[in-house]
Amino acid sequence: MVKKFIDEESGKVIEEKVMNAITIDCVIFGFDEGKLEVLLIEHAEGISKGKWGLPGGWIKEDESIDEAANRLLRELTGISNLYLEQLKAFGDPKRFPLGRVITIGYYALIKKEDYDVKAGFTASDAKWYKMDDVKHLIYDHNEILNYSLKHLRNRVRQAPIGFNLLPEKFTLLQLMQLYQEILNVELDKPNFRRKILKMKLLADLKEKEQNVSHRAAKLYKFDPDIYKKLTEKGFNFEM
Amino acid sequence: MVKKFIDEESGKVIEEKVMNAITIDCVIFGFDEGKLEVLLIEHAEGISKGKWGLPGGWIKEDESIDEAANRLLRELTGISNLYLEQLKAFGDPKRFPLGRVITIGYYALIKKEDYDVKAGFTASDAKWYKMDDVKHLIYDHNEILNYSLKHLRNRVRQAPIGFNLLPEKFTLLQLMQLYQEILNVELDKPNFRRKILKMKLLADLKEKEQNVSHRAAKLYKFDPDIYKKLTEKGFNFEM
DNA sequence: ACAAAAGTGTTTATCATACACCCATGG
DNA sequence: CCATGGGTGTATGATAAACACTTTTGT
Repeated sequence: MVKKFIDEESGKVIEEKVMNAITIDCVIFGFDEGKLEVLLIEHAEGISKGKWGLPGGWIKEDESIDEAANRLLRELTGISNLYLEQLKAFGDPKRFPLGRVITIGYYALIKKEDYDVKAGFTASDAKWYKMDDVKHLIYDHNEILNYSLKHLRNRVRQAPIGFNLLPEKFTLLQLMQLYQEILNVELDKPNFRRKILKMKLLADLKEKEQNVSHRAAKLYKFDPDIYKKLTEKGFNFEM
Repeated sequence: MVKKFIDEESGKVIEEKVMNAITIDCVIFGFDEGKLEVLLIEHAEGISKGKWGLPGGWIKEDESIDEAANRLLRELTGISNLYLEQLKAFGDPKRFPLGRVITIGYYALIKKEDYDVKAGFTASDAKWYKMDDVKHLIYDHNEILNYSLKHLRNRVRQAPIGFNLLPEKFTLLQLMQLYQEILNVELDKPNFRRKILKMKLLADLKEKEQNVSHRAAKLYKFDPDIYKKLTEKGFNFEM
């Protein structure tokens, strides 16, 4: 099978062979105003025209599936280096109505400040939805989304991946609200502070919030170097 | 693409359409004499004849990928209901030398007492290997195996899946040795006992070991009903 | 009696939890 | 001076870890 692509260097439309009967679908999470969000696409062509679903696409013959997922995300969001992980393959024989297609699910976490809307080939519209506002999606995309939320909840308790959803500089309260939203729990502020600070994962930026109508909070950043040094021992983000 | 299968009811050879360019590979773990083992297959035909690799096969056009994995395991081991979970898809474009094939990895845990050797279609020999004795495997099967071991180590710390590797009736020391082997740690016997018993996952069978040259240990079984009742709260098998 | 593993008891340090309280800033 | 969120202190109970000890069984 052959599909049209925009060459990333020349900008010209080129044709490339893609794999048959296998696609990639991406769940892209963002975090805004204390709420977890997901980026959805309104399909512009084919039988699902006008319906909303996860962004996805084909795998070129000569790229790995991870490369394909990164390329799709880059085409869609303009972001080259984002947190991206494979979920699993979804292979119900009836999941796609026009034939047998297995899809490989990926999920990504992005800082919304980095995001640059680029409506892709088959997307007439791309929009952030709060998780509660997501309604019926095409094919098995609700199942993929539910699975990825479940997966995110697990992952976030074992590794400090939540930081990928926050701006570069953040306060401890923002971080706590992120955990509260994802895990759907209430946390105790003093205890959360101590727990996080004891992990020594955060670099104190020696800066404070500006123009807030209360005592300004210290700003921190997540330091991946520190993380790498400590990562061997394993963390516990049970809250 | 069409492949030959043995019909599970009639026993006759039948031909069925299978998916192109997608396969399934299974990592089957067992536990024997305190050591973690994996079931490998010596390939009987094609370019990898005589070499060892993971058992795998094709996906029929009308079966889901989970069904395909269960069918393959049943053909190979004779076991219908075993612990089976998808790992992820492996999609390096060069992973298979004769063309682009993506494979979906699965891993299974079996009680070796249930296992009934059945050399399958493309297997001239099937053999249990201790993890330390596994050498070079075909294609990317070493990568799949390493990934599944890493995954097993994580899963076993969050859910009581280790029981699937033990006989129906087992002693606490056997269970402890299982954890020690999988996680590669030394555990304290009294503390392990208390920790496991406090979880209330085990049903006391009111039986004891027979013919052992030391004080006979109580036998327990893992009770999935108890597990279901308690599962909501979540467990912590960190050791 | 001894070896070997089953199984119990106890001490200690550490940690999670709960909650009272003080601090800084803008309106 | 009050509302808002930032940030600290402390008492309590639960738990993990270390290890000394007793029990049972076959040889």
